[in-house]
Amino acid sequence: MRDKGHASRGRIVEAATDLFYRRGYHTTSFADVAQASGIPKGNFYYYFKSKDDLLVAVIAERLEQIAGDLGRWNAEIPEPRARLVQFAETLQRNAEAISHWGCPAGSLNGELSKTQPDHRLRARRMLDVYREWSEGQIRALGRDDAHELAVHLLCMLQGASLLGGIYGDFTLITAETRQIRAWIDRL
Amino acid sequence: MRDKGHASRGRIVEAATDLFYRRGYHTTSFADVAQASGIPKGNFYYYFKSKDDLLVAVIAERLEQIAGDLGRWNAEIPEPRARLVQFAETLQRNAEAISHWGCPAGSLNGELSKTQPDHRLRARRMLDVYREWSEGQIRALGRDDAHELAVHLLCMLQGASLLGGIYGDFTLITAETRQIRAWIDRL
DNA sequence: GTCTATATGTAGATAGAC
DNA sequence: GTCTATCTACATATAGAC
Repeated sequence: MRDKGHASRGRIVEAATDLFYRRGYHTTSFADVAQASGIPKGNFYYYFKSKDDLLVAVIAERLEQIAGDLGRWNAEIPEPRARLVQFAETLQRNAEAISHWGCPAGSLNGELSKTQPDHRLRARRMLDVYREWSEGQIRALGRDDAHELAVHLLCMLQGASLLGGIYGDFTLITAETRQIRAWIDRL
Repeated sequence: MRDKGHASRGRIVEAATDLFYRRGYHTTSFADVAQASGIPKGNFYYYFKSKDDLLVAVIAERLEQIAGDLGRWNAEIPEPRARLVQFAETLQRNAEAISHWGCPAGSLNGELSKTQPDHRLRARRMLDVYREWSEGQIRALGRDDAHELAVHLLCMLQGASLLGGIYGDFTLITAETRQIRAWIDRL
């Protein structure tokens, strides 16, 4: 049923995903999304009953992308430690974007947690998925404090993404990736 | 000259500082600040020529508070490592607020970096001050990679504050404080 | 399904009485 | 210095032609 027709809907979600990331949710207007997608804003309400509803679609799209990444890593990387390294190096692989706009999941959560309590749980799911997966890998290394360590890993990655975006600093991302990699090696 | 008269100005800045922290800059309106401070919004333009101008005053107030903290720690704590612990435990001391709204400096920077390029430098100063001070303490411990380590410390603290706020989780703050304290002990 | 025109609310900002 | 009334712009959202 999904992806049946509705090409316009897909283009709206794609443009909104990009703009909510680069400019933030509150500061992105339907007019902005309309211009970026080439679809008049009046049309939006045929696909989404509100801006909140568009946000739900954007988060759903991000969640699918995250699940796809994790599934691929599970399939292609046998060792738990190597999987964690792959996760941590997402920072380096996406350094260009992160050094401009931070982490898509982290920055959106930060924004929504202050103002959209009704979306907190939904947005948080993006971080939960990463945390649960990391916790599984760390537990496979024989650590019984896997939960606390997984949270710490996520904190380090989110902190690096936040400061990388704030400072617009590529080298900060590289240095942090090294620090976090060393932490994983010590696990 | 400062604090001469202008009691209203001080109340506006105080209310705005609080609201920009708890609700964010963009989602706080002058009407909100007016209600919180008890001063009609029309009056705001006698003291501030724009909302941006009010933001400048809020950041200046926060900077003074940060400088005051660091000065007090310098005066009261002789050992560099103990100073760093004092800094890290700010997380725990402010856990109640942080578990609701994150770090005042970090969340404001995260918000402004996406949308207010003209304020990036000014807001960043709050983080720079912490980083420079940390770097000095770490260098005093004999580490010549003090810059990179200070940035890493800031990343961990910011990541913990961000996730603490997102999850509204007091125990996360406590666990992260422990992790970061252990990191300082290993320096 | 797609688009234009428009309604409605609220934001930041101003004018001017007191 | 303080406050009320108001302007203007733009946000989300709707109505309805095609």
